[in-house]
Amino acid sequence: MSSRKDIHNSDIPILCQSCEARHKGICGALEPDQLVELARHTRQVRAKSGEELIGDTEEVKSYANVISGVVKLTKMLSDGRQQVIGLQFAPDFLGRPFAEESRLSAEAASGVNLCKIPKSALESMIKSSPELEHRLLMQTLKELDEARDWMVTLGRKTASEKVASFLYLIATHIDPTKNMDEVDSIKFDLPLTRVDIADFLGLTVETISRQLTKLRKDGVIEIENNRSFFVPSMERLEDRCG
Amino acid sequence: MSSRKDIHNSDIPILCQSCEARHKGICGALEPDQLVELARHTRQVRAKSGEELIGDTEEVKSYANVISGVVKLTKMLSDGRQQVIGLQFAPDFLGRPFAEESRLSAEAASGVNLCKIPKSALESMIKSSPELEHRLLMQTLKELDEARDWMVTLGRKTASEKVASFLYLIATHIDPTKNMDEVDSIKFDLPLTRVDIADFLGLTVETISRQLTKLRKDGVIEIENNRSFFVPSMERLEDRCG
DNA sequence: CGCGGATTTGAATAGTATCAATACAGGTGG
DNA sequence: CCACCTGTATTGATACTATTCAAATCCGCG
Repeated sequence: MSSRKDIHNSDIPILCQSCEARHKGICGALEPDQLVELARHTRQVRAKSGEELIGDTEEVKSYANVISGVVKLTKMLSDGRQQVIGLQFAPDFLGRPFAEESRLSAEAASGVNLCKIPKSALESMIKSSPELEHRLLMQTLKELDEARDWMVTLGRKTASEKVASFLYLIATHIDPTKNMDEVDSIKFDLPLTRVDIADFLGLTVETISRQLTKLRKDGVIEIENNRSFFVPSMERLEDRCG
Repeated sequence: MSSRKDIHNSDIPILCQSCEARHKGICGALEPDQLVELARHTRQVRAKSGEELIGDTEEVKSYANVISGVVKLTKMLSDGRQQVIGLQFAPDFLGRPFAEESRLSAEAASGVNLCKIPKSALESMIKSSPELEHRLLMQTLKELDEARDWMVTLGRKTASEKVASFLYLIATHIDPTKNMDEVDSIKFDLPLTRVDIADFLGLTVETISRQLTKLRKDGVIEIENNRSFFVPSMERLEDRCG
């Protein structure tokens, strides 16, 4: 719709011109002039793997768009048990709109590029652009769907099915440019350590390891260097997901 | 804000006048004249316990507000394993906005009163009322927060902590009129069978039963007639939630 | 090459599930 | 009003899955 206007690239901010998320996520809602307005407040930020992006019970001062990489969302029980409650890939929106403080932690799982925007700037733009709020609603609904799908995995799948489901999730999300309908075999690097995977699946590291070797011995996956995986047949992997 | 206008009750529809959800949930966003417009399409419906409200992969033709009672949301794996992914209490909104078909099942867990509105009617009202979409966003964010909290329960808590967490959830939500900050002991009827509880917690019926007797023997709860529970100290129950 | 963190493997244990039997509650009809 | 009947819940015995604790191996990197 608005892509025609973008032919005059001089109208839109330089940073946005080369941004993969330009037409997706939140930004897709914006006309060039709104984008200019937004870009006056945004700032591209790089974060190294392991860097904390948002702390639990921390006051939220800004939101962000994930431009590249993977962000890990976690919650902790008082005694230290941890649960990964979601992963965010480009071009997902990062942050809990309209909350005073965060009720979860966000950490860069891999190297990450973010486009940050101050809370106040975004919230005032929302007031003038219903379409922006609509995008936010769509993103939140998507995350809710994903959370509910994962609840089934956590509550009702076996360890082996859980690990297969995790690999399936990563394989289908790690490369936002790829159309998964056309792909049957795929190679990718895991953005998470075994500990993180365990915390995502509600299991222990040892169980993750054992199930991975089992999947490898069954020929469902090939493991090259601990982190780099190859799935010869996505169909066969899907069969293992329960 | 708009409550002053409601003094002239004749302005708002009779059904809405006595509706507990009038100032909450979605309806709270509406001015009297919008409420009149909305009420032209709504229809109050009663559903008996166990009645299916929305089927999986069913085309969604209407949304609803929960006026009273509890609605159970579930998903199933292909082999029949079931997971309850959420409970909805008054005045929650029921239905997945902007989806062609439902990806989950909804069932009346207790006797339920709903205020139904056709999909098309709500969606056209959204277009003219950004405040309505804002309410929808807030509701969705609330559900996302709840889903993520529950993921921690499913992934990282023991059977005993899960059951305590479930009882805590019910005790704090079953009566929308009660302010839980002021309450330390409470009596309530469970809206779910043991099977449903098991499906909510990712456990078996037998485990639920055993953990309930354990909580009873430890004096954390008193069970009267299978379904009717008494919690002498919410604080002590909370301590069991992990 | 050697160090430190991450991962894998092994053996023993604990926590839930499973299978089977019994008890209970609520509703029905004699 | 009671005896029965059915679905729901509890209890018991056993099996199995995943955890725990311990040790060995692998990997990236200075």
